[in-house]
Amino acid sequence: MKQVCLIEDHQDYRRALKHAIDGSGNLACKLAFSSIEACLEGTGPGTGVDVILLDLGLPGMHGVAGIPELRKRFPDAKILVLTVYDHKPVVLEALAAGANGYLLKADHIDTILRGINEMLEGGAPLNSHIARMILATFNAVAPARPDIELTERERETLALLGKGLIKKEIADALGVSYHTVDTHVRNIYGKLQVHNLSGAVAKAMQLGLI
Amino acid sequence: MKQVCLIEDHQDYRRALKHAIDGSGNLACKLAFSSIEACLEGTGPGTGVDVILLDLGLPGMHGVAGIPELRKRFPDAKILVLTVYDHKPVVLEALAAGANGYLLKADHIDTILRGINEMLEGGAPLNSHIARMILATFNAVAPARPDIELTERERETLALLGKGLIKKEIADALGVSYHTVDTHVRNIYGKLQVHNLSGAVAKAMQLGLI
DNA sequence: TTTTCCCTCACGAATTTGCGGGATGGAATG
DNA sequence: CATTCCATCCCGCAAATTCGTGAGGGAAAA
Repeated sequence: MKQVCLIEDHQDYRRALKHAIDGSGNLACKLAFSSIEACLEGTGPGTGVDVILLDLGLPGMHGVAGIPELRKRFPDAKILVLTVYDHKPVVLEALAAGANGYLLKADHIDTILRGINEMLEGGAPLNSHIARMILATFNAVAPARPDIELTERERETLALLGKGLIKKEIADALGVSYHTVDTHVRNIYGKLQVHNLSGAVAKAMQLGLI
Repeated sequence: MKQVCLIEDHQDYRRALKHAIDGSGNLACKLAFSSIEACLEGTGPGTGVDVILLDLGLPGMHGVAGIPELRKRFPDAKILVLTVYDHKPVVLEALAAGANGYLLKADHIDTILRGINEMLEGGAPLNSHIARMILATFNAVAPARPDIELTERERETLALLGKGLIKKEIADALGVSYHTVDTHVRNIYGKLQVHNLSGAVAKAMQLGLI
């Protein structure tokens, strides 16, 4: 029986969720709070919690800010954000803060229960609109590449520079002379419009070249 | 009635899918092929297709390579990848190529039907393990941040290094002496565990410090 | 077949970096 | 008040870099 902790300020929705969870068979909801603060006060580090269902628009500490706190208190728990917010900044912040899943209150209760179980199996349940948003953000980075074409050797050189190797070490790694690496680096400078190693590495990383 | 096009080389699975789709109420599967080539030959630009279910491990053209072709033929169709591959490179390639969703054959048939409908509503159905993989890639920055605390000056220095400035220029930009910048850089090296500028810039960018 | 890339290698010089030593003053913290 | 941290500054030398200016060979394209 996996323990679910509920943090949700709407009493009705909280009760409905608790009821659904307790009636699901393999899940139990012994803990339910209406704010992050109440949760942190009402539990100790030893409290057994496998899953946290977290609303974001809470009185007091905002849900996103609470994710790190909850992580500290329950290092092994999976955190599923369950909210009405589907705006990009909030979603990305929550996921960056360490949420394991993101569903919307508009999702059916069965979807939520399925999401909890997916999380327990190592998955990351995402509402499909949220997923679309993430994919859009994901792909928005790559295509903005102003067709800078590096050769194979140049890419290899750049990658090793990014690992902190100096030219001599790169020469050894690639099995060529120092001078060759130097030439590659110069060509990279030309293509990337920079004049030193750190600038090249920075620009290459910004462009997703390495 | 939305039209679904099936591209899947396993006959049994293809038949089962077709049967499920046709029996779902709002979906119909009039087109079913066992390869990309067969699909492109068997349809014209005018063929009405709302959703394409695409396997990846196909005879002939690989599914990932076929995504752009299918996009060209059916610009308005949603493409749902449905495969056994759950390896990162394949998944990311497929999504970058323009897939609208990614489910696994291990997913229940109901999940697939639900996924199709979610896509038609503008969502991006992702198997939760796939979603986890994407999230991990997405913020591969955040988790590996073992509380590296840079001072304000160190961050400024790092940021200017990332713009390609050399130490002397940074000194001028910050209005301090070359030696001061040099000291900051040394302290950065210590904190980031690197020994040269390019390594520092690379690590700082990986950690999301700049 | 000429041209064009790419990879390879080389020398030399001026400049920059990396790092070993320092030092001072201010602010915060116990 | 002592300590710690931060920001600032300095010297010197070995090492690494930047950059001008070459060159040869192979592969692919024109």
